[in-house]
This record gives sequence, structure tokens and C-alpha cells, in this order.
Amino acid sequence: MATAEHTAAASPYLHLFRRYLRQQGLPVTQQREVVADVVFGSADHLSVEEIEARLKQRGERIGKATIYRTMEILVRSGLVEDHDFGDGFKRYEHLFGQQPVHEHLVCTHCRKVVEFRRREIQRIQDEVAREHGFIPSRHRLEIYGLCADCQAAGVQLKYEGLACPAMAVG
Amino acid sequence: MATAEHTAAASPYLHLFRRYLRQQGLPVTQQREVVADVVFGSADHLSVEEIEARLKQRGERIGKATIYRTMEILVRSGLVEDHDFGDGFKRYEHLFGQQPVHEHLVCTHCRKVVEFRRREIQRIQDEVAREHGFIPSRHRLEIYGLCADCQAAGVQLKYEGLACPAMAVG
DNA sequence: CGCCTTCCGGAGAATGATTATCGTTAAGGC
DNA sequence: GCCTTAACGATAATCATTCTCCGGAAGGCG
Repeated sequence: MATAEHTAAASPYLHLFRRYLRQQGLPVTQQREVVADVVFGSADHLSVEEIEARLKQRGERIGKATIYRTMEILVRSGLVEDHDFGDGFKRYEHLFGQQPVHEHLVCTHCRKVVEFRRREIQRIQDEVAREHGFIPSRHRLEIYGLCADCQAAGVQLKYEGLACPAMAVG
Repeated sequence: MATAEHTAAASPYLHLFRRYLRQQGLPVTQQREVVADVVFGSADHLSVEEIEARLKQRGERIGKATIYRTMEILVRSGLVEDHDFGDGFKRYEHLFGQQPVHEHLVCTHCRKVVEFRRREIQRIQDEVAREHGFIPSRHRLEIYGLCADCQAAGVQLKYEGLACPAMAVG
């Protein structure tokens, strides 16, 4: 049952990656295709660790270094975006199937990530950049909080800082 | 000549940190005070490396581990915020002297950081969180681009990705 | 068809930021 | 001042990520 699943599961977007590789004069190798296919085939925000695990599930044994190298190319191609949600490692997501520009809502307890879109953010990016003489290239908005599931499970947000430090100094 | 310089440079906000330490039952040590004073005394977004360098300039020789431990406490206290602007390490800034809530504009070339405030961001945070059933705690908005100085210096933003990957898939 | 050059892939070492360990030493309460 | 406790500092450990090096596949060419 596990004959050549990586071809069976081929994402319809794989050809974009192949095009990019050729365009850049880079070899289209099997490893690069499989790694890209795993990323394209998931709606999650995957860590390298998780990508490696999914590759193993498919019976593919690809070195971590190759995964990192491929992710670098994927990000450069614009097909994939990397994120640091404060976990101590990066997460990757492809940019198909949802709004090309979107922001993230991260649960501070279970680390779940929800995407959302606010068109005004793009406008704010451009306005702020212009006001400061910057040429904007991209932005990153993350909202952290406690998700509904964690609330239902009784998790409490605890604030152990000063009551209102900013206020204290006028 | 280097008798007690750390007291000479004492920031007017240091007492807030002392208050926090006492409130938490943590000892108010000389090292913690000096580290906090360095951070409170700078308007920059300092890395641990830079904090260490400034301590050395003052003639203070404090171990990196202690700096990390103190930064952790400072962040927990709410007096300091940490950031990851994609440099591969964290940067810290105190929350005095400017808007308590503010966002960052980062130059992708020279890594300069400019702060700005948009009151609507706070509103968006609360609205989005409510829509998704989250209890919001904080957010993080970073806009990346090329600053005016780098533009004047002739630096070009180069995009080496696909022309419009998102468009290519509808 | 074999040779040569190039560069990928894989394994493991190296790096760099951050965190843990452990003996020594300073804080804070009495 | 004494005592308990926990911080400090140096160093080792950790963890994600990058580099190194070598065998090997891909493509050009006589």
C-alpha cells in the first residue's frame, strides 16, 4: 500500500515550484519535490521537525539539512512563508488556498494558530511606511490570546507583572 | 575612578523594578539593578550582546547567564518587552518614555528600528480576538521595508521569487 | 559510451543563542 | 552578625540551524 505515495499525493501547486527551480537554474530533485509536496499538502504551520515526521510517514527518509535547504528555497520563491510564533523554532506555511496576505491569532496556551484577514492592515502598512519614508515590503501581525477551547478547559491567563507599569510613570 | 558608577547613572524607573522584585519575594541584587539600569537607560532595542558591552563600558563584569536571567524577570514584570526582528536573537526595550503600546518599522537592510503608534491596531486586536472567541493579551505588528537612508544610499530591494505566485493559482 | 565538471544529498560536526548545573557568595530576616 | 536561601559566574549542555565533506547523480562533450 505504500508504493509511491509521494507521486500519488502530488499537490497541484508542485509545478510552480518546478518552474521556479528551472527559472533559477536549480536542479529539480526528487527530495525537493517531496519536501515541497508535504508543505503544499498541509494547511498547518509546520515546523521542520513536523515536516520530517510527515516525510517518514510517507516512507521518505530525507536529511534535516536537505529539509532546511529546501525550505530556504521555498521561502525565497515566495510560495512559502516562515514564521516565528515564539516557540523557539520556525514554522512554515504555503500561500495557497487562503488569502495571500493574512495575519495570525496564536493561543498562548495550546499554541493553536488561526488565520484572519483585515484588509485595513495592508493600508496601514503602506501609510505608515510612507509617513516614515520607507518602501514597504511586507508586514507581520500576530495577536496572542487564549483560545475558546482553552477557556472552556478552564485555563486561566495569569499576569504576574506590575499592575500597570506604564501608568506608574505617567 | 570606578567607584560606584552604577548608582550615578541610576534611572528614575529603577524603583519600579525594585518594587517588583520585593513584591515577588526576589532579592534586589546589585547585578539585577545594573542590568536593569542599562536597559532603562537606553532608547534602543538592545540585544544581550549589546547589554553586555554596555555593562563592560561601565566597568561592570556580569555573566551572560545573569543577564539572561534578569531579562526574563524584567519581561515578566512588564517593564520590558522582548522582540524577534529576525536577527537570530532577541532584542529588548523598556516601556518608558514612549507610547506604552507601539509597533515597529524595521529596515530590511540596515536593521534600523523605528517605533510608531496606530490606535486602531488595539481596536483590531480586540475585535479579531472577540470574533474568534479568544481572550486577547497582546499583539505584535512589524512592518518591514527599506528606510530612507538606505534608499538614499542606493540600496535596492530585490525580489527573487516568482512574479506573482498567489495570482498564478487564482 | 566514458570522462569531466558541477552541484546535490546525507551524515555528522560546527555554530550561536539560550538554558541548566554546581560550587561559591551575597541578600534578607532575625 | 548569623543563618537560610537563592543568586552569581563559569562552564557545560541543549536546541535549532548551518556548514563541511564526501560519495554520487545529472548533464555536457569528445
